[in-house]
Amino acid sequence: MSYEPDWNVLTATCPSRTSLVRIANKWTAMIVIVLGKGRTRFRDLRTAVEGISGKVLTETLRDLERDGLVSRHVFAEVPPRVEYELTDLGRTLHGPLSALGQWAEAHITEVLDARDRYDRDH
Amino acid sequence: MSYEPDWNVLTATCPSRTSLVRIANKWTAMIVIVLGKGRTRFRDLRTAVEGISGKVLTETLRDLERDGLVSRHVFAEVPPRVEYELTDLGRTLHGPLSALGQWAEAHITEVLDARDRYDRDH
DNA sequence: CCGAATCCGTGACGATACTG
DNA sequence: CAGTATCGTCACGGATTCGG
Repeated sequence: MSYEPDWNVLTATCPSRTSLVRIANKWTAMIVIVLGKGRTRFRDLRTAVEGISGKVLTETLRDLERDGLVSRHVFAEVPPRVEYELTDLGRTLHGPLSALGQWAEAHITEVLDARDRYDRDH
Repeated sequence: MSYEPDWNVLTATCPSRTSLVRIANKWTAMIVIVLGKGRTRFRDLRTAVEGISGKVLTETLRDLERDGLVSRHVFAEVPPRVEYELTDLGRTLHGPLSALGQWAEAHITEVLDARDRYDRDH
């Protein structure tokens, strides 16, 4: 009996809900997708995830680090250099999250069509 | 040449980004997970997704309907009855999103341990 | 010059009251 | 029961400043 079936993200007070809230998030998804390619420094991460602000990137990385999904490597250099990479646990999340990104890219034409239809009929 | 490789969720202005923003969302994930079990009326959806407010449930369902992921069925009854179900397109998203929920439930103990370690060391 | 902290506005979200 | 409307709150997110 190694599996614990009592966790349920649909239950408001279940701890697993707090984990879902963190991973079911646009910035988390994009950051994990980029980190899936390998260890990346802060600046490059910020460039790769277009449109994210420095503050939000820092905060999201902190939360991911706290949840054990990302590790942080600081180098005592000038200018400073900080690199991030997925942990073993984080790597198990890369598949599900990149699947989301691929879904969005694969089905965007259908989604755009649906939006046109909805906006025309309402 | 049926695949369009130009879409990229990491690009700020790419339309696929707008779709990712909608699906990489906690409420979307939970609603789609519940709807994966079959057509559900508003009241039951609100009960199943613990903690969601009526306002947010309505708004999220509207957005999902607009994107062609959910269909809405209104019955002319008193009291009113409205049922929601996944479209064919929405069903293709059920796998990826329920995978997220299952990840959260399967790895929550590791996440909780990581949080304890982080909070102790920082 | 890079990474992170600070300040502050906006938007998401919940609660409540009300209508069909 | 299924929304809509209004309002208050608060976290998210962007611009700016600071530190090294």
